Amino acid sequence: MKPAAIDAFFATLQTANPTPETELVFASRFELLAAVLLSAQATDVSVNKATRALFAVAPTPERMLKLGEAGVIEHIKTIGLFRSKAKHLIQACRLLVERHHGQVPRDREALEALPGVGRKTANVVLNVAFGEPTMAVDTHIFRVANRTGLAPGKTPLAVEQGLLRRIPVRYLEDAHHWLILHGRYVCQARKPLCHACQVRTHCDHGRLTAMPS
DNA sequence: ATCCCGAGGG
DNA sequence: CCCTCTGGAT
Repeated sequence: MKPAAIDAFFATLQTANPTPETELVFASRFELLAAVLLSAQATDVSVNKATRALFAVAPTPERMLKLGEAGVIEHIKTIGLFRSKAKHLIQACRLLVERHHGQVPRDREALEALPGVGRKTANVVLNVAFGEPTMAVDTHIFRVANRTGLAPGKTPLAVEQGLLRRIPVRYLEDAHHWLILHGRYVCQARKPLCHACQVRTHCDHGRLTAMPS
């Protein structure tokens, strides 16, 4: 896709995307980190439902440690993968307190050293909490980037680098949300709604499927 | 490559 | 019933 098409693509997504009533809810950098960690292979709606009560009790790593793994599990039982997530969250809090004075580090290596935090989660925290120019490639973005031809790649890292090369830094955070919303509501995994897609004309897959066969 | 693992949609 | 959801660790 050429730069002009990229601009048109995102300009259209910006005006087309539905009200993002479903975004992760957090009130601090720590809550952001915890919410993103818990959101792996889970919808943000289910994560918000759990973190609402969890963060009321444990809004800091210290309070999370006091709550303990069993206490965390009680709050996040409705989320998938809850046992490993509770263990990771508690151990991550331990490291935050021991190594980072209970603060979320502005450092990729330090973030990825936390249990349950990989490149995708670190990218979200670095971008949203600290304004660093990163692009977190989740399942939606990986699919949309490949299907549309926006930034094809065999691995999430390859797609990430392609998107960083093509998207103006100023748009990175918004583009991240637009791509996810587009992936969730229009460019769905199973059955992409190409007939209702507003960026179809900019999309490899959309142009093909729009043709009579 | 496989496991973790509940909720929601088709 | 099967697949998917803002992945990460082994």
